[in-house]
Amino acid sequence: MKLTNKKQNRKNLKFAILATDVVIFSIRENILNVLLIEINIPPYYKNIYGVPGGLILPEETAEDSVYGHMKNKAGIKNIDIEQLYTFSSVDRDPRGRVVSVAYFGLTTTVETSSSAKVYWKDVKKLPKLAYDHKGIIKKALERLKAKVGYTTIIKGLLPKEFTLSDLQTAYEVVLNKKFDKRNFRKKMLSFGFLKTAGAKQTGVANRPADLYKFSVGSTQTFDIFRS
Amino acid sequence: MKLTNKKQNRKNLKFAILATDVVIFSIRENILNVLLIEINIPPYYKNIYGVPGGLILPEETAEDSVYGHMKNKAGIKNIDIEQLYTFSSVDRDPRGRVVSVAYFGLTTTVETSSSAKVYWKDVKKLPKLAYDHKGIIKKALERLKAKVGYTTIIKGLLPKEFTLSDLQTAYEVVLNKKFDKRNFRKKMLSFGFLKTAGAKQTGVANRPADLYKFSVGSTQTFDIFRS
DNA sequence: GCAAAAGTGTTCTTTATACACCCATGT
DNA sequence: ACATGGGTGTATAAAGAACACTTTTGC
Repeated sequence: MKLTNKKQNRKNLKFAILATDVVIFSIRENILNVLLIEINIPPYYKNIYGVPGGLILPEETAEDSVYGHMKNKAGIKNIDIEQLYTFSSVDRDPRGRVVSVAYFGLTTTVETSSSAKVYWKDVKKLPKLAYDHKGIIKKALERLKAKVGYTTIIKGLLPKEFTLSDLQTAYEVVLNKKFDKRNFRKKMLSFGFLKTAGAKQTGVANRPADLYKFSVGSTQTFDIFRS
Repeated sequence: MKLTNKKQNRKNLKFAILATDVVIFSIRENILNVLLIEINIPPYYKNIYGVPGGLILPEETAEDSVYGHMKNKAGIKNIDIEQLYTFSSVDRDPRGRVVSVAYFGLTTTVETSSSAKVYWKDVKKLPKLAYDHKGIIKKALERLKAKVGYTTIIKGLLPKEFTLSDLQTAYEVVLNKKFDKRNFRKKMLSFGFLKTAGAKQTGVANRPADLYKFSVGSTQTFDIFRS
C-alpha cells in the first residue's frame, strides 16, 4: 500500500476504472438459474448478455455499488451478497483497463422489474457471454457449492417458509446430487437451525407438508454436507 | 460492468488508486507469525508497521503486483498466494481513495533479505498497525483457519520434508488446539497426501523421527478437520 | 542410565448409510 | 378409488475419540 507521496504523480496512478459485477442465483422449476442482462457496448458488444454490474463511483464502496446496480439494472433488492473475487486481467474489457470486484448473491425474487432486458438462464446452458463473465459465473458457482456444505447460505434460495422437500430440492439442485429423504430430514432437523412455522401447505393435491423456517438470521457455519 | 462510452468521461471515472497488500504467515518457534514492514508516509504514518504491499501498475494484474512487492519490499519469493478480499472503504487511506486487493500466503522462509525494516510478529500480539491492516490480517487468519480444515494448504507452512510431529504442531499452532498423537497420525496417513521421504531426522537428542513429504503438488481439498 | 520425543492398537461412542411402507389430501 | 407427495424407524457400517506403554537416540 506504500505509494509515492509526490502529488504530481498521483494522477498517473489513476489508470483503471473500477467496476462491480454480480452473479445472482435463483432456483426456478428445479433448475439453478443465473440472472443475465443485455450488454450493449457498440462496437464491442451487441446481442450479447452478461451478469449485471457497473461502475463504482468515487464516493461508494464496492458493496454500495453492487446494491445500486442490482436495483437499477435488474430490479433486485433486499438480497444478501458476498464478495466473490476481484478480476484484474489487463485486457478483460475491450475499452481499457477495468478492474471488477465481483459479488454473488441468492434470491427467490423471480420478478425482475426493470426496463432493461433481463432474464434467468440455466447455469448449465449458458450462452456466449460478454467480457470474462463466464469465468465469473463459474467461480461463483464453485463458491456456492462449497458454501452450502458448511453454512446455512441455502436460506437465500428459499422463501421465508418452506417444506423439508423444498429444502432438499434446493440442496439437490445446487449440488447436483440426490439425497435420501429420511436421512436428509434427520440431519437437517438435528442441526437446530430450522423451526416449524406452525402451518401446513395448502392447495396441493396430496398430503400437505409441514412448513419450516430458519431460526438463524444470517448465514452460519455448520457441518452440513461433506462430499 | 457497463460503463459510459463517452471518451471524455473516462478520465473522471479513474478516481481511485489500486493497490495490493499481502499477509504472509509463518510458524516460528511454535507460534504463528505474520510479516510486518515499516510504513513511513509523513505526515500520516511514521513509526508504524503494516503488511507489505504497494501499487498496482497499469500493465500488471493484482497478482503480478503482489509478487513484485513481496520480492522487492520483503525479500520473499517463490511462495504461493491466494486472493483474500478487496478492501474498498472510501477512507481507508488518509491520502485519498485507494482500493486494495489483499492476498495471503504461507512460507517457511524466515530470512527476509531486504533493506526495509521487516520483521515477523506473533499474530496474537500485533502492535497498532497502519491503514486497515489489522482487519486485513484478521480476515486472512480466519481464511487460513478455515482452509486448513478442508485443504492441504498447511503444506505452505512446512519444509519439503518434515516429521508427523512437525505436521501436528503446524495444525495445532494454526487452529490453536491440541490433537491426540495416535489419532492424528492415523488420520493424516489415511488421506494419502503424504509419503515417506525415506530418511530419518538426524542430530536430535531422542529417537529420530521418520521424514515425510506431501505427495500432492498444489493445494487439494480433503475433509481434514471438521470443528 | 536417563531424558526426550517417536511410534504403535484397541475399545467405545457417534455419525452416516441403506432401506419400505402407511398417511393425508385433491380430483 | 386413485394419484401424489408427506412422513416415519431400524439395523449395519464407518468414522471419531479416548487412552498408555515401549523404542530409539544423544548426552
